Amino acid sequence: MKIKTASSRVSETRRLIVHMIREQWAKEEGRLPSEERIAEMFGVSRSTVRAALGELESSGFIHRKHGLGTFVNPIASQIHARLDAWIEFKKLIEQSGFEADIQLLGLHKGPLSPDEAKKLGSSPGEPAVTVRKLFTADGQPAILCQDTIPLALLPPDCNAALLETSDTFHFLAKNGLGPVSYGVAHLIARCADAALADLLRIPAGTPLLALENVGYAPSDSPLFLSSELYCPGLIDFGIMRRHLY
Amino acid sequence: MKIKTASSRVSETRRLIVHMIREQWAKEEGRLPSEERIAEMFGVSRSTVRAALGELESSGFIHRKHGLGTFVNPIASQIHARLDAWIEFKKLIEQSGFEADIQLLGLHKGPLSPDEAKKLGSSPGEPAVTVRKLFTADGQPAILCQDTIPLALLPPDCNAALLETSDTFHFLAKNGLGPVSYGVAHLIARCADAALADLLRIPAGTPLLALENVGYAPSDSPLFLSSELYCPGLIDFGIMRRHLY
DNA sequence: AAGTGGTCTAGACCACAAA
DNA sequence: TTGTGGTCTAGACCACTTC
Repeated sequence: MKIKTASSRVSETRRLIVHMIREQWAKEEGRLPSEERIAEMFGVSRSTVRAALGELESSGFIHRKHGLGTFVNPIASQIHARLDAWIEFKKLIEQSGFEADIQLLGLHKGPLSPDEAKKLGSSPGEPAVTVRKLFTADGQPAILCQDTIPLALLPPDCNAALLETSDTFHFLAKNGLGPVSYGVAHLIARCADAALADLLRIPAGTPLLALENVGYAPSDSPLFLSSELYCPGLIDFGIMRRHLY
Repeated sequence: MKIKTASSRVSETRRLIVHMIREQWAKEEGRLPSEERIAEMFGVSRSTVRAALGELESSGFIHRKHGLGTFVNPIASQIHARLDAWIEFKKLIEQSGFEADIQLLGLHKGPLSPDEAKKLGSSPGEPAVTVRKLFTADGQPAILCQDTIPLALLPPDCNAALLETSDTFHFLAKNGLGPVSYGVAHLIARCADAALADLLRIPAGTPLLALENVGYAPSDSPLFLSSELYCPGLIDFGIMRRHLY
């Protein structure tokens, strides 16, 4: 079976392997067919299969044992929320086993603070739009999010309604900012003050996990800021750690 | 110049490229030589160079632009402490710009709690050794760490002194547990209680970042537990996030 | 010996960007 | 047009594991 070169054979092969992992195999076997066999199945060369498997291995989804075979990593699949994965909050909440909902808290335009400008590689005072949203999990406040986007990056006819109802990723994609290539998050622990406690329906002083993100374009230029506050007990972030070079 | 196959040409090439990034090039250029050129320089094929570059790209150290070249990622180098990198605390503290020191708080043997046993895939009550250490940055308490290792995994003649003075990684490597392949951390925000505040010399109620780690062998079997508590303001964890498959 | 992943190569061709 | 990275292949050989 030849696969269509929708994007590239490697990524298509990777997609099919992911499918294979999720559907039939993994559940009982935990072991994938041999590289040669996969190559036959998809009509590509072994090198292509190895490239696809290599990507999956570096993300921790599988690991290969010399002389034995390729195995699904049972640990990775137990992480419901991967901190190194940047996904829409709705998906994140759903993956964690809850029903997700969005609540718009506010949207306003204003100048960038010096701190914000620094993170965005912009100048203080530059106009920007800031939107605050509350995401609920099974009706319970789960994630408080505040996104800030410099107006200079948005087209004049930008659709503000989208900002209110959809995820920031979608909004950016549909407003010419192109794809968000990656983000860098810094982690901080915070305690809920009175206002926050009220909003999130938790006791004042509750410790919260905060992520301060900067989103970057493929060119490494900063696109937007995103502050995320996570209520405890709902989203359990996990991350695989290894020795780097 | 042919390189020696110390481990593998790809990893040796990667090492040399990392060196290249750190030393000469990056600083002024930010751009690496072309793949063809690197291949010549190191006496390997372009495919080998691409494999090495691919690894560095997936870790975020470089990114490649079609038709333009390979560039050092300026963002990644600004992250002093990568959450996805598992390194010794001493290095972590030093990389963050401080002088590191270790202080042994206690070492005792006892049975595993049900929760610990579950994480380790072991049975409650199994004997284990637990060690508590405090790492200081410029003399100031920075990381409180508690490691738990099942006794069953350790050789009878295990060198307990090492546990006290060195990092857990070193201890494990030198006691037959082999290399720690990877770890999975879960993130939690905590508030310092009175005892903790006293120990860490911070106000009671200060929010702390906590990492609950499980270390795994290459075979995916759990090796040890590691609880880490980070005092605010010293170690600033960053993490690159992207869209996964 | 058979099957598996690990390593590496040489080379072809494509796609993008700049001059 | 030139130089760059992107994709893909076929095939050789090695190293580990099991039988």
